[in-house]
Amino acid sequence: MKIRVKGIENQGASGKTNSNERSMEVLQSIIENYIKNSEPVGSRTLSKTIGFKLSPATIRNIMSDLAESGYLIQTHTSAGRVPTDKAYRFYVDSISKKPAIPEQIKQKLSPVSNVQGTPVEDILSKAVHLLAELTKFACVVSTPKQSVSRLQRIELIKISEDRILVILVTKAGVVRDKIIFVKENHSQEFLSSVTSFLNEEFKNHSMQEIREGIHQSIVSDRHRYHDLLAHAVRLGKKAFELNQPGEMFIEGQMNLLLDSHFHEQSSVKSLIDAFEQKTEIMKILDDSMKNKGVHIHIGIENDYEHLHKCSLITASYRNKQNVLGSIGVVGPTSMDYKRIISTVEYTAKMLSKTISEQSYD
Amino acid sequence: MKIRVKGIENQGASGKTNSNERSMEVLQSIIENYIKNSEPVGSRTLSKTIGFKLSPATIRNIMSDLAESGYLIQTHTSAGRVPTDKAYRFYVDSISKKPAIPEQIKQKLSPVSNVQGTPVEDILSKAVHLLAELTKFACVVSTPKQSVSRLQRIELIKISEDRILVILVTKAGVVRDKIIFVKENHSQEFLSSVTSFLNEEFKNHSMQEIREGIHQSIVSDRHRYHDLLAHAVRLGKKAFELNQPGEMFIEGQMNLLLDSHFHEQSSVKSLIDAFEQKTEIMKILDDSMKNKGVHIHIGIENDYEHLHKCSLITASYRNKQNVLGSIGVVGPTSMDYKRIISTVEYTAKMLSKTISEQSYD
DNA sequence: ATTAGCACTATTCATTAATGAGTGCTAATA
DNA sequence: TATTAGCACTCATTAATGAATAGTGCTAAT
Repeated sequence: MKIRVKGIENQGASGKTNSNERSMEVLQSIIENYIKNSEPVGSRTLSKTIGFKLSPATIRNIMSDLAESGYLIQTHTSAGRVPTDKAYRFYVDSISKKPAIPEQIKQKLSPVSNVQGTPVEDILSKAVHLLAELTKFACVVSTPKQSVSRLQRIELIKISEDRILVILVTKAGVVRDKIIFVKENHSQEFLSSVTSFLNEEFKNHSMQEIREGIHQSIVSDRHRYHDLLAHAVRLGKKAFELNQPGEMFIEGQMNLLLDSHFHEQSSVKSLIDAFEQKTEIMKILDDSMKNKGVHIHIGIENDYEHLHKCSLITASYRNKQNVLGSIGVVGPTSMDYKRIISTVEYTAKMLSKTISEQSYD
Repeated sequence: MKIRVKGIENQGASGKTNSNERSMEVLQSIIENYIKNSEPVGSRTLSKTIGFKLSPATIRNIMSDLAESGYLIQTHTSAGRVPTDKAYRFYVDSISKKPAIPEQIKQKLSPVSNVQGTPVEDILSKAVHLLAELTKFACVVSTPKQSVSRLQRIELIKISEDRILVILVTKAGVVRDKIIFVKENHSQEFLSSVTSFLNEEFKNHSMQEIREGIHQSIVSDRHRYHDLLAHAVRLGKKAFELNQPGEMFIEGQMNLLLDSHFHEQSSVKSLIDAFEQKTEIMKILDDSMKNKGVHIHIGIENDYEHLHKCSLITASYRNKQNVLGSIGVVGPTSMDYKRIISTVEYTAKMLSKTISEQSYD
C-alpha cells in the first residue's frame, strides 16, 4: 500500500512525465545497468535500482513495449533483457552533459603534453598507449595524413652514387624520410640547388598540392630555367611520390580478448581479422577527420562485418592549421559510453595541444 | 603371439638398440605426438603410432622410468603423460637434421627480399608480419641496435630559430631523426660546416665510439680550431645523444590467445604482461645477438616468470659488417620446434640478405 | 493506469551414474 | 631376463536428473 502511494507521489513530483518519456527513462536505466554489470536486466532488479518507484509489473509492461520497438531483446524466454544497438544509439544521442574528466585521468594523460622535441610518432604512440590503459580496450591512432600536411622543409642528401636521401619535414613536425634511386650521379652541389628551389617553390603547400602542381609549376617557371631543371623535376617528382598508405598504431588488443563480451570463439576470430585487416578501421579513422567532435559507431552501424559486435569512439586531432589524424577506442557495444567518450575527447584535445605547440606555424 | 614374435624381430632388426637408447626414442615419439595433438599421450595410443613394435605394457614401464627422470608428468593419475620442459630441451638438442624449408614458406617470405629502397623498419615489419602468419604465434623483431651501427652520414638542418633537425644515416641504411633545441641562433652555413666536420671525423665509426670519443677527438683536434668548434662540440654531443631504447615490433599476439595452451585466465594475464613489459623480451632478443645461430629458450628456462609457459625461438640478423638485431617467435612450449626453428632461421637469413644489399658497405 | 498474484519457462547448479582412457602391478611367457 | 597379457583401480568426462532461481506474461483487483 505504502509503496503504491509513494509511487504515485513520485510520479506527481516528476510533473508531466508522460508515458513515453518515462519509457525512455526506463530504457536509459536498463542500458546503464547493463553497461555496469554485463548481465541481462530484469524487472525486479530494475525496480530497485531505478530512481523513481515503479513496480516490477509496470516495468515489465514498459519493457515489453520497448522490446517490441526494437530497443531490447531477450536471450531466451525467461531471461532479463539486453539493449540492442538501437538502444545504444538512443542512449548516446541522449547524453546531454558529459561528465567532467576525473583528475586521475588528467594526471594519467599528462605525459602526453610533457614532451619537448619528441617525434610526433612517439607522442602518438604514447597517447594511444595511455588511452588503452585508461579504457582497458583496444585503441588506435592514425599518423598525420600525408596529403594534407604542409611542407616546412625538404632536403636532398646524397648518400651514395645512386642513392639520394629525401627528408620531408612537415609543418606538423613530422619527419619522413625515403631513399630514392637515381641513374645519374648528381653532385651534392646540384642537389643543394634543387633543394633550395623546391623549398622556395613549395614551402607551406600541402603534399597533395605539390604533387599535383609540381609539373606545371616548373613549366611556368619564373626562375632561371635551364637544362638542370629537367632533372630537378624528375627528382622532385620522385621525392614527393612517397604515397605511403597512412600508418596506424594499435594498442591494447589483448584487452579486448579478456573482455567477457568477446569470449566466444567466433567473436575472437572476428576481432583478430579486424585488426589484421587494418584498412577497415583506418577508413573509420579517416572518416572521423572530416567532421569535428567525437564520432561514434555502434555495432551494426559499422560497414565492416567483423566490427558488428564492437563500438568505435573516435576523435580527430589537429594542429593550428590542419586536421591531422584521429585517435579512437574499439570496445564492446556495451561500453561505458559516457566515460569513454569524454576520455577520447580529452585525449584528442591534449594531443592537439601538444602537437600544435611543436608545429611550425 | 604373432605380435610378440614381430616385436622381437623388430628389436633384432634395429641392432644394438640398448634400453636407454630405446627410451629416448620413445620419449621422442611422445613429444612429437604431444606437439601434434596437444593431448596427453597414453601407452596404448603410442604403441600404435610408434615406429617399432612394443606392447603398451612395455611402454608403460618405459614411461614410468621417464617420468621418474623428470621427462614426463601426468596431469592426474589416470591420464596419459605430457612432456616437461626438460623433455623439450632434450628434444631440441637431439634434432640433428633440420627439415628442408618447404617451398611454400620460401614463397611466402619472398616479399621480404623484394624491396628496393624500402626503409629498414618497413622491411622488419614486413618480415615479422609474415613470420607471424607462418607460425601462427606471436613474433617479435628488434630494430638495429643503435650503439653498434656505424655512421654513414650525419646532417644538421636548421628548421626554425631554435630547432635543428638531426638526421643520422647508418651503414645499415637506417635513418634516424631527432629535433634538438638550441639557445643560439646558428646560421645554416655554420651548421653545414659542423656537419662536414662531423662527417669527416666520424664516418664509419659506431655510435658507441662516437659518443665516447666526441669530446676527446675534438680536443686533440688537428683541424682549424677556433671558437666555433666549442659550439660544434655541444651540438655534436646533443646530436649523438639519441640514446633511445631499442625498439621492437610485435605481431600476432592475438594468435597466442587463440592457442589452446593459453586458455586459462592466468596464462592470458601473464602473456599480456609479458608483451606490455617489453623489456624482458627485448633482453632475450639482445642476448640472441651475441652468438650466431638460432637460440632457444624453453619455458622455465626463461628468467622472466611470465614467460615460463612460453618458448622463444630467436635468431639474429645482420648486414655484411655487423649483427644488427634479432627476430623471434614466442609460442607455447609444445610448439613444433623443428618447423619453427627452421622457419625463424630462414627468415633471419632472408632479412640479413635483404638488409645487406641495402647497406652502404 | 497500476500493481499483486500466479502459472509457466528456461537457465543454472549440484548430484549421480555410466563410460572410458589410462595406469600400476603381478604373473605368465619366450 | 625382458616382454607382455591380464586385471584391478583411478580419475576425468559426459549425460541425465532434479531442485533452486530468476525471469516473463497474463489476469484480476485496486
